[in-house]
Amino acid sequence: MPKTNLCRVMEESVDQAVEGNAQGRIRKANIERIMKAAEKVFASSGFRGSTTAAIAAEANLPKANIHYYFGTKEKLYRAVLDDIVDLWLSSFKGLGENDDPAATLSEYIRGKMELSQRRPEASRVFANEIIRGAPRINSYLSTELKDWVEEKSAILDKWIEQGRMASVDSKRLIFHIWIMTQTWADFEAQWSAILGRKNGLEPLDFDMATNAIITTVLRTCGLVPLPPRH
Amino acid sequence: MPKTNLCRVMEESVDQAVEGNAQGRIRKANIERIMKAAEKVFASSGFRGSTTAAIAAEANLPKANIHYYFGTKEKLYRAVLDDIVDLWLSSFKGLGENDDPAATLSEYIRGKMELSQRRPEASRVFANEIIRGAPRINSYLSTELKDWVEEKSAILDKWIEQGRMASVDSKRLIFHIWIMTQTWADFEAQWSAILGRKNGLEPLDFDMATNAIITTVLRTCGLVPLPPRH
DNA sequence: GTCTATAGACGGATAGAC
DNA sequence: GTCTATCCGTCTATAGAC
Repeated sequence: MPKTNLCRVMEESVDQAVEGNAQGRIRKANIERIMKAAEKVFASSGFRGSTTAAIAAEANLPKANIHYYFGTKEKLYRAVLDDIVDLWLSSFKGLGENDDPAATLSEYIRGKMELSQRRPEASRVFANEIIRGAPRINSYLSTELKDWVEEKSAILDKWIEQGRMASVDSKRLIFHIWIMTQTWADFEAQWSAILGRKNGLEPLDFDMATNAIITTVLRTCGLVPLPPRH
Repeated sequence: MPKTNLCRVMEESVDQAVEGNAQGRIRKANIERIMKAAEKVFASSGFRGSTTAAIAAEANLPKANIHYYFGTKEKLYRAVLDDIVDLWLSSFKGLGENDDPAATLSEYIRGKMELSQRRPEASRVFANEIIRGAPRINSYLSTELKDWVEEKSAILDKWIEQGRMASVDSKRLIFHIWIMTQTWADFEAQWSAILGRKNGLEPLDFDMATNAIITTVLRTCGLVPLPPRH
């Protein structure tokens, strides 16, 4: 299991929180509550627009506790970002060289869509950071994520060379899969307004989107027969 | 020509600024400078993260002038948003019923990509507003934009019915075109980090992206022959 | 119409009681 | 470990001189 940020925060104060202690349990529970609340508030207001008071209210804790556990708002934000990076990296398992292209791509898309549906706030915090120019996660983007893309696009290129799928721009294909899936979390407000959903997107919307994305990707890769015309 | 927001701001103070006057010209030039600066600052810092001082500095004007021309930061922000909405709507001309599907879709994609390349800040201001839940533009999304999508997806459906293109989920196809093109403005920081571009995306990156998007859309619509395998 | 100087509100952070 | 009260910097907005 990857070392999550929660673990890191816990470790920093290991002297105060021995596993199993009443204090340790309270500490852990409060840190989790604060980070969950912070993710929600940061997603809807951005870093600068979020106030520690709003996060405290969302977590049902007094404002001073935020500073007691995390020191500064900046440190809390970085803790939330780190957790999201861990979540992202854990979703990157798929795409092995010997897998079946169509099944692997479909499964990868399904996994990304489930993440958009289950953790939309995490996606929005991340998206916001990137729009701002990714000041705090640039090193992650240009190392781990860059390496992952190069590794996986090489696999796609190999599949193409072996005639197992049609010729495509493999990196751009990966980028397209990411944004088509993440947009259902990031831009939910836009899609639900256009689709006329008064109470946000429904599970059916995610199913239809998943199918549309899989269709687009498989047709792009020539992994399904040319669709019939009327 | 559509009534731009700049026009609206001008009209509000028509008593002070008769066309042709020295005052009128200064006023117009200053409003344009402020709005251009504001778009840049809002794009990189969000509404809350942007200060009127930063906008004034970017526009090379004293801070008080911002308030003199726009009253409040909120009003300036709405003026910038309105201008972007005008820009978006003007990019929505294409897609007529009697056009050629492949040519029309390609041209539409090219136009959207040019907009991403030419006005990335505008795109980012808009994206930021949507991530926040689109509080200020919800009415625009659920009326004009919704109507546009319904009109254009009906045309796509007609093309499908007439056997001029393969069966696709027409609304999702439009959404996919939007995000695949806009992401090159909104998430530029991510893509340039992954592609290893130290100084941001290059014109070639936009060309490659344009080609990849056109390929994806045309293959999805069955408008190009199934690509050859090795 | 322009700009300096400042009022006034807000929010991050902390001291210190419990 | 918890929470109230408060400090102090920052930012929006405006008054008033030019």
